[in-house]
Amino acid sequence: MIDSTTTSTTATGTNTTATAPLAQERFTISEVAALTGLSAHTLRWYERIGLMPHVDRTHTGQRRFTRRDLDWLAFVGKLRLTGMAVADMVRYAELVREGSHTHDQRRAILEGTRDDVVARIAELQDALAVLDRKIDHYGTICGGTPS
Amino acid sequence: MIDSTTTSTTATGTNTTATAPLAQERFTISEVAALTGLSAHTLRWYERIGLMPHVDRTHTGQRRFTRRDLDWLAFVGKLRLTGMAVADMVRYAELVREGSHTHDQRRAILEGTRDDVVARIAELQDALAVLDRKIDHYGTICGGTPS
DNA sequence: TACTTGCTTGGAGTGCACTCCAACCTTTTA
DNA sequence: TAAAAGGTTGGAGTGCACTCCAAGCAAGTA
Repeated sequence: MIDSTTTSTTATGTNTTATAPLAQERFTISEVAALTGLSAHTLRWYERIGLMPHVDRTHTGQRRFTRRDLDWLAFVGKLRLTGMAVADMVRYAELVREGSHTHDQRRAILEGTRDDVVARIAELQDALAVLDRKIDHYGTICGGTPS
Repeated sequence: MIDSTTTSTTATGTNTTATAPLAQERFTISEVAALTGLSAHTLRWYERIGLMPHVDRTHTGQRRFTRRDLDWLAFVGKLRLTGMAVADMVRYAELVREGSHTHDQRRAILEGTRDDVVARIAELQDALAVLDRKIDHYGTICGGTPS
């Protein structure tokens, strides 16, 4: 999908070769951890279980994440916030790797997730109402029923 | 959720039957499981960890839940929906058992939980917006970027 | 050269919230 | 009387999503 001729320059750390286009910035695992809030452990685990597209490596085998990887991780983060199971995210990632003929399945997964989110928001709003009533009760009566 | 005419002749044990006031209805563990949607296993576990007030027993040692127990379980169910950790619910239950002088602490716990719920709703709405944009994208473009 | 920092791996461990098991006991039904 | 239905217990097992470990490699610094 990306042209990405491996610029090959450095080995470790923030390279940021002044002449390289921004689109080819490369990030170490700890940089990505700092940027995403995920641990390096979790990033490696995501890759192992198939939740990341192939992450590029240096000649010594260290990971170098691209901006595209960061975008993907940001999206995965949103899916995670929805409460979607990791296994379902992996399924989604597989569909992405399979190519554009899986668009319908991907949309179906996302729509299912959206429905779950809508339902969850309703649940939370209901629980919030109960909580507010209870808090109000404590605020005004301060000696009511034991519950 | 709770059907008020269940028991009356629940065979076993100390039940005072037809002449007893409604307030003294008693429910077996499987009746409570059916009414709450929790498993009997989970109900026993709740009691073991201190999430239930003492549940009354028949002379043979079987549990008999009261309507008050059902009310408590309904409230616990709401707390569970908020995503509150079980350990925190146990802490709340302990405060209830300690008496009315713990009202302030209880209210504080509930207010903290409410704040969490409000934040969680905001997160979900944010994720929902991302999801909707993505779904819309699949609906209209059907051939875009791999994400 | 020695040390420090940062990365690699497979596999084991953790914490949560259940969920189930085995062995046993009452009560009700056939 | 026998079997079925429903209850009891402590403790072990499950599934999820991480989280950590040990042993080792590569590059930069004093």
